[in-house]
Amino acid sequence: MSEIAVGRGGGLPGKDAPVGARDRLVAAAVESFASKGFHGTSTRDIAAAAGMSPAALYVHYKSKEELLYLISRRGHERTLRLVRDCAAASDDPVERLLAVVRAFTADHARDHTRARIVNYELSALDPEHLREIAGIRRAIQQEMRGLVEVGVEAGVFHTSHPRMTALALLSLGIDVARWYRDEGEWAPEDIAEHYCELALRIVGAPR
Amino acid sequence: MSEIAVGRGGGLPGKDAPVGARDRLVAAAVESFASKGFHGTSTRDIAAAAGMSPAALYVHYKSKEELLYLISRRGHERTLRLVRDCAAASDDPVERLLAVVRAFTADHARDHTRARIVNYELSALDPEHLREIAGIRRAIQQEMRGLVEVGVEAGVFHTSHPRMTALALLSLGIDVARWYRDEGEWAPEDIAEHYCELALRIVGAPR
DNA sequence: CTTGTCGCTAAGCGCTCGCTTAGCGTTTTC
DNA sequence: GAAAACGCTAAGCGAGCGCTTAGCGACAAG
Repeated sequence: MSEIAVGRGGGLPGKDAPVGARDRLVAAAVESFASKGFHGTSTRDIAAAAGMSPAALYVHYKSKEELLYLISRRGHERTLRLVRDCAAASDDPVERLLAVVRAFTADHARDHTRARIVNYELSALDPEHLREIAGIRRAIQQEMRGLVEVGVEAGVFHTSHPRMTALALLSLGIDVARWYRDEGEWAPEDIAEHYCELALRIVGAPR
Repeated sequence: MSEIAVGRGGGLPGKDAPVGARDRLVAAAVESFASKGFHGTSTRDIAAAAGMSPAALYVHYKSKEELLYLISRRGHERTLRLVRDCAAASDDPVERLLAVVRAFTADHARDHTRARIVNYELSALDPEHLREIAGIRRAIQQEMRGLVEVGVEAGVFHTSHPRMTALALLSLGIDVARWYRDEGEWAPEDIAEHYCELALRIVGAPR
């Protein structure tokens, strides 16, 4: 009685505190996969955390792996969109790099739970699903590489190995999801700001 | 007949291509834990890869978790030793940083299999074992932090936030274990050399 | 030659896993 | 208002899990 229907995928009421059963299952899976890993999580764990019986999971999803795949795909698509939007927000190489690094870093801290699944549970995906996700990852890397290369060509960045430098920038942001703790002394925005400074140094932009 | 006894812990003949049963089990566990994760690996997987029956594992180790613990502890101790040795090799802050970053990075590429277990399977450890390992990790971080702080105090490094900068340096090296592929175009030494350049920029050392 | 130890295996125990089936009450459809 | 569809649960299936037990052959000590 207390929960009014919001539609099945229901994201209207804010996307936190999921109300529909489908969303509650995803939220429970995200939490569990992130802290115990895909193989360390049972379907009973997920169903219980969503307040349902073990069989309920299979009313909405066809397997545990499908849940992982959906979480992973949405997470990757979200990151690709974030990187592309930030890169498109300016014409100046420095401004673009800063926008991307700032958003990428803050996102990996704020959403470290989802980011851990995205980056560390790839091997648990079906081969076919992994191939699709690998494509999105390649696109993300390509965006970052383009960002660095354009800056180098414009004479604003200076690095002897643009591809590896771009990889290092992504790497730095991804690893935030591994070490970030909510109880830590740094807010996601603090880390993002410091990482902007590091990014400028890494690409060899004049101060 | 072809295998002569080498002693139980046997490391004399080169430490690659383990000959004793104990070592073969560890080698098989390392390979499997790294590619499928601790929970994705069964004791039967490990025993089969070591060419033995499932029960043989328990002749030498008391549980699957003990294997993980031994691998993780040795890996962490090895890294701490590596960092300390490199840091002690010189008095000049720049030289010390370069030695540590070079060795740390190359090691995480060359030994990415073990490094993946060390950095990504912590949550599968028993709480007591995890506490012990967390202590070693803290010591490693402290070494890196000291390295940066000494450089800043000497006026050779320039960074607004030494602690986060030290964390970023470690982070960069650790994440190499995630993305490094043996088939890739860069050798561990190439990556290490480029990361030395990045490290100097990150700490704000004059070129 | 006997006895004890060591490294190992065949068999299997109890349990949990991912997932299925049968069925129930509520809501929607015509 | 009957029938179909929906969201969910209780029960359970077959398989694989971590780990144990009983015992075997090779070798060493006395």
